[in-house]
Amino acid sequence: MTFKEKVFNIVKGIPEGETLTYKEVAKRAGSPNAYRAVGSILGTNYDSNIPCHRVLRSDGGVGGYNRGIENKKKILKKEGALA
DNA sequence: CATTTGACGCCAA
DNA sequence: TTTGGCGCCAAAT
Repeated sequence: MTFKEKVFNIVKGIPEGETLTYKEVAKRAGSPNAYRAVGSILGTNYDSNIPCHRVLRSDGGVGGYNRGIENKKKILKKEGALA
């Protein structure tokens, strides 16, 4: 189980309507300060099976999204995770 | 194999 | 309070 696999598993385990920060995901992955790696992994290796749109920034910002940031916000709002 | 990038986060000014 | 700069880990090139 590599770091990115853990990250994928964690993000995949995020319930609908819930949102985690990159830092939280990294922390659960085993490296609390690898939040950079989390973004890198998701950014370069995006998977359709993974609801990475539920991963937001610590500031409460949406962060980014390969499919389009607007689409991500739309999904979050639709799920009720975003105000 | 070494260097740069990358969807971030925190500290300082 | 807002803007700028530095630091971090892992993957990709």
